Amino acid sequence: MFHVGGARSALQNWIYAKQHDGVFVLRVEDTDAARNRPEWTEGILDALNWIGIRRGEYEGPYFQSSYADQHRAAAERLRNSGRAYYCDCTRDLIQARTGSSYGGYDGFCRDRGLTAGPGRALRFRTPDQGQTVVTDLVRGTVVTDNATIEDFVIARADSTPVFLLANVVDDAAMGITHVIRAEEHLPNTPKQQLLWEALGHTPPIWAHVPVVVNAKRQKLSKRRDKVALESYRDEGYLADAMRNYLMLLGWAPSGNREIVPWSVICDEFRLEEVTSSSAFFDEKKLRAFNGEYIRALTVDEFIESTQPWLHGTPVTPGGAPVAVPPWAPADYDAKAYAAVAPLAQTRITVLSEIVSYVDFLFLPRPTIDDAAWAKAMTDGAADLLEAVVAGYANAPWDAGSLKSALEVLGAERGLKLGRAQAPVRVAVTGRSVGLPLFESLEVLGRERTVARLRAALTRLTPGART
RNA sequence: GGCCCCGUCGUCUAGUGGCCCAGGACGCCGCCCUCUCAAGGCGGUAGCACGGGUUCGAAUCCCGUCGGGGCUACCA
Repeated sequence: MFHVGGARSALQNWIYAKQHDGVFVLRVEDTDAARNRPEWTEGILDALNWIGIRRGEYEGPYFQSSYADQHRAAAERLRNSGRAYYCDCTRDLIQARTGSSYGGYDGFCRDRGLTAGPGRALRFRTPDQGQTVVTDLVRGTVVTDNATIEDFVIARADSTPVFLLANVVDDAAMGITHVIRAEEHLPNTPKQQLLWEALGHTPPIWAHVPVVVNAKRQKLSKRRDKVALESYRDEGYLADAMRNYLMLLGWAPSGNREIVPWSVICDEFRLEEVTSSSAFFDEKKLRAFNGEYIRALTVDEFIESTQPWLHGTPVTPGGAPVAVPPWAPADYDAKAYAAVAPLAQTRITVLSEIVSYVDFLFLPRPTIDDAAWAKAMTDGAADLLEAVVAGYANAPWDAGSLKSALEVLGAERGLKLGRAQAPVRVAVTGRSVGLPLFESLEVLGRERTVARLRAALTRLTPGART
């Protein structure tokens, strides 16, 4: 069983279910949000689909609300058997009785024999003595003294069931055998187990995996932290890199390996081996993984994978489009891109970065970065650029020749190639860093290269000034 | 406040009493390569939270302390 929201636990659940020939049940527990915003659920399913949890390969999404009748019936049964009782205490009344700090319900209505009525909630009568032992696949044995478990509410005054009860009834009704979820639910587990038993069912096998935390070691929060898988997908993370990284949070394959094929993970993953301490989601390491995965692509695959960012189309069919590139669609040149793609492949770590590496090819004129310009266009720049314009006007147009030509021109002025290439690079691409220069020029072509060089010269030596 | 979980380099982890004066990866630093930036190669930095036990021997077992997180709703 999986609670929608955590991609990592979804993956773990899914693999575990596969390994044990079980059915992976996708549960949406956030009933109100799910009911009111179906697109929210859709978005999550899309994201899961992206990382390999295919629609159709699991049961669900399953909503809690679909078993409402059984929730009521279960509450009624508990009440009839004396395992639950009505209570009309308000929070303030309990507080007043128990003292300044709230320490749980005090059992005031336990034996008052109240019947159902307005303002009366149904509470579960927890055992006074003994212990509840939760056996957990990742945590071992967790023992709780029953005396510390308060008589908790299972149905509100309006008779609607509370999450805890609904959850248990649903799981029992669906024949759930394994509950694999995040650690935050661990404190509720003894209560749920008590409910399973009181309802006459055998409790499931529990597994509470650690939460993923932010840099401050707090549980990742939807509104505070970046948790949406879709945003990573749209930035250009590869699904394979993402799922590989996600699986390494709390677990590792054998033998000092980290980047491994998905099949290895599916074979080797053991839920029982998952760490019990929480893990920080390290985007830097994710990026490193992504870079490795990008470099492992064939050039054709790389070209294919970058298309959405080159055209502003969705990464997955039917999804939302990614950011639109700055050039006019008609100016995109597939042949030029193909020529330069292998050079870009080792340089980007998320796919979206491709745009800033190749935009100079498709833009009518480069977007000049002011800082780069200031740094490159030093005193001798104009002189050099003039010589380059002259030299490139009729040099053979291939990277090798262009390089040696600039080498000579630079040497005549006491400049090493490293220095001489800077003004040319900025004039042509607008930036101080980028793809190898001469290959870029070769692809750009003589005409555009010389025109950009001239434009730079004009900007460098404004005619009006003396 | 009460209850529960957790604690190995900055981060993710390997480690289940001797193979560990702790291994790998990311990060960071340096060098090499080099037309910029990357990639690649080589090297380096850095950790068993603390204190007591148990044991011939402890990162590994026990107790305590401290630290972090979670839960504690007639929310889900």
